[in-house]
Amino acid sequence: MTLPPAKKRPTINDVARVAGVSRGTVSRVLTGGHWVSPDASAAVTAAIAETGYRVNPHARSLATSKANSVAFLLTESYERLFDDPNFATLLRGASTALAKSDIPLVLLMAGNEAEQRRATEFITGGHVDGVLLVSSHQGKQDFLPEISKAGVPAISCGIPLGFERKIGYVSADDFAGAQEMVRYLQSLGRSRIATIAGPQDTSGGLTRLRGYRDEMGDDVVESRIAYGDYGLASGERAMHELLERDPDIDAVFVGNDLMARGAITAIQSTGRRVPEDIAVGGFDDSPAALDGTPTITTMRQPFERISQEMVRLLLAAIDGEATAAMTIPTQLVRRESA
Amino acid sequence: MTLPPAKKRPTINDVARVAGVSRGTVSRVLTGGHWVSPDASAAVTAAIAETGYRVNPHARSLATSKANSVAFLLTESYERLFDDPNFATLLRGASTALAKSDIPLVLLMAGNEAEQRRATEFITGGHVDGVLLVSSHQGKQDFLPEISKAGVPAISCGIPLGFERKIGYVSADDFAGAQEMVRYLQSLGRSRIATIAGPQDTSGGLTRLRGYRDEMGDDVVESRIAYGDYGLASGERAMHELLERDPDIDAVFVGNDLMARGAITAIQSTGRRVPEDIAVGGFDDSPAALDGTPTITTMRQPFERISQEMVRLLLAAIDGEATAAMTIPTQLVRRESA
DNA sequence: CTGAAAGCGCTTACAG
DNA sequence: CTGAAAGCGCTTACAG
Repeated sequence: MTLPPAKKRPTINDVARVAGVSRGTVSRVLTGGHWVSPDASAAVTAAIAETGYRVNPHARSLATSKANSVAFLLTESYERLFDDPNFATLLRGASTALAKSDIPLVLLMAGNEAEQRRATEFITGGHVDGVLLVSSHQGKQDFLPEISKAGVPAISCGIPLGFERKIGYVSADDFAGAQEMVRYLQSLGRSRIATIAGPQDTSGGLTRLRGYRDEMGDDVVESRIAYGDYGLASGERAMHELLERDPDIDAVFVGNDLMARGAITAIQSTGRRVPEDIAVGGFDDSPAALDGTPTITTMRQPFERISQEMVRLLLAAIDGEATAAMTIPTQLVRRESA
Repeated sequence: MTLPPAKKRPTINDVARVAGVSRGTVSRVLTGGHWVSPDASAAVTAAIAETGYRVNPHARSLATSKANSVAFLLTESYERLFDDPNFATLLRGASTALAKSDIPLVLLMAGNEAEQRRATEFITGGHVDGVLLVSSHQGKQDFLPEISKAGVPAISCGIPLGFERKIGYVSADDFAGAQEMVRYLQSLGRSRIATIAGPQDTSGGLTRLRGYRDEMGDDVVESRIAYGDYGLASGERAMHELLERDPDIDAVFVGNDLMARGAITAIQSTGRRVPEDIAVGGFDDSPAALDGTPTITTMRQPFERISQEMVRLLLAAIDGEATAAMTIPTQLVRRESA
């Protein structure tokens, strides 16, 4: 009445028997083939093919105490994940880069506190060798101390505020990027340049605003600074605010493209033209910069590159190298809005 | 010169020693606490807290030959993943449902053939206990035979064409949904109802067209059937086609909301009004149905529910229950376009 | 270059 | 209810 006994998966013992060598030798060819004679190696290879042997990942992990996997920890709501194409680009880039080393990506979504606790448990529990940290809001990073304490290698996307020394990171050069955008707007002859800054608990939001202030120098007018949450609607709202406080604004540097798109809507709704009356510069070079009229002049964040470097640094950290930090330049992309 | 020896993680032996019991007893409380006296149980619990013990997942997996994780295999390009909010909803739903059982989701993206091979290796290699299959294009599912043969439990989102009997699935009722939409358009007094069907190598594309044909019965006019790829642009193109072939169309049932949005653009570009001149019915109830003017009347696919049921069925299959299939009704959502 | 052996940290019949 | 023991499938010094 029972099913025929499921044929057991072949183990390293079966391979050894078929190849006529010891288990140790099989293991050696499995783990790189060093210190194995060509003959033995060939016999083992043939035996593996013949038996259809596949290494048991759990046994290997137990013996080596390496998980051979890496987590992608996203501390954002799911809405944001799929709203913000930056996350998508990072996820793809990381997954692709990891695939080259044959390392699977375990996606951990931790939008709320319960999920974060679970994710921390998982990460510090030995399931993965390292973690790619992706989240903008630093306020949400209560788990950083634990991960850092547990000694699990981690690389953050963007500066992990408060943990710059303990956790490696890869960040776009927000400061220089913001400066460059302001200079560009100035080069267009604009002088009353406002800004819509992103959330001030994010390194990007903070640093881009700092870059703006730095470049504006004595021309900074506090009433020309407004804040948003990186969402479309917040950009629209902030722009209205700015225009009420100072109708003479002739340019605005917006902390990301999505808010810039919202800002353009607000500007146009007052009968002003972009870029003739008000030039708009964004940040990211996300699809939002292209979807709509006019297209948005922006500072491109090289997310493919960033994700690759994150993987490279993480793998290095897992191999025992000291954690490193890296800043990657942004690039001005001129389009219609400025 | 070397770091102080990293304190080794406590093992079950340490707990046993501290608790004054045997390893077996510790394991018993770890695995459910059956057949353990209250005293022993309390001692073990205390010892676990004292030592900070955490179970080693690899050792446990080796001993039980269960991975305690599940894969989410997405055979779509990354573009589609983040274009199509349905995937996002599924991913979130599955992740959340799985979290309740404390089972992590391993995200496997396999857009091209190389990635699919890698993913198949991974899945059949024993890394996961089961897999959630998400992809629309059945043409891309060359790995289905392998997974099925390897005996790894799998549940598909949508009918796995050609594997209906071997792989469980959860699907929205595309046939009845399409019928209902056609009936609804008819109830509006429309009689020259065209359709833009999705890809015919997807169960949704196929079945919704079948539902349309069935409900239209003798009123089917082949020139009123066009095809798209579920993308915005394809809907626009297909609608232009339809209008050229038959300018008198007074309604159109579109295979998904994204194409419906494109179709509306096409209709409006010819000077016709939606819904006055042509009523448009979509499918999915995705954000595309809301983003734009007019909002789209559509058949809602309950993706949260679908993902939950997928997880439930998969967990059951992992527990040895026979694979099951499940069809979930869609729901008409009336908005402005029809 | 190769084999024998110990060890990775757990679980699970088996006796008792 | 509990302990001793075998076993899960690999890797890795250690001798040779």
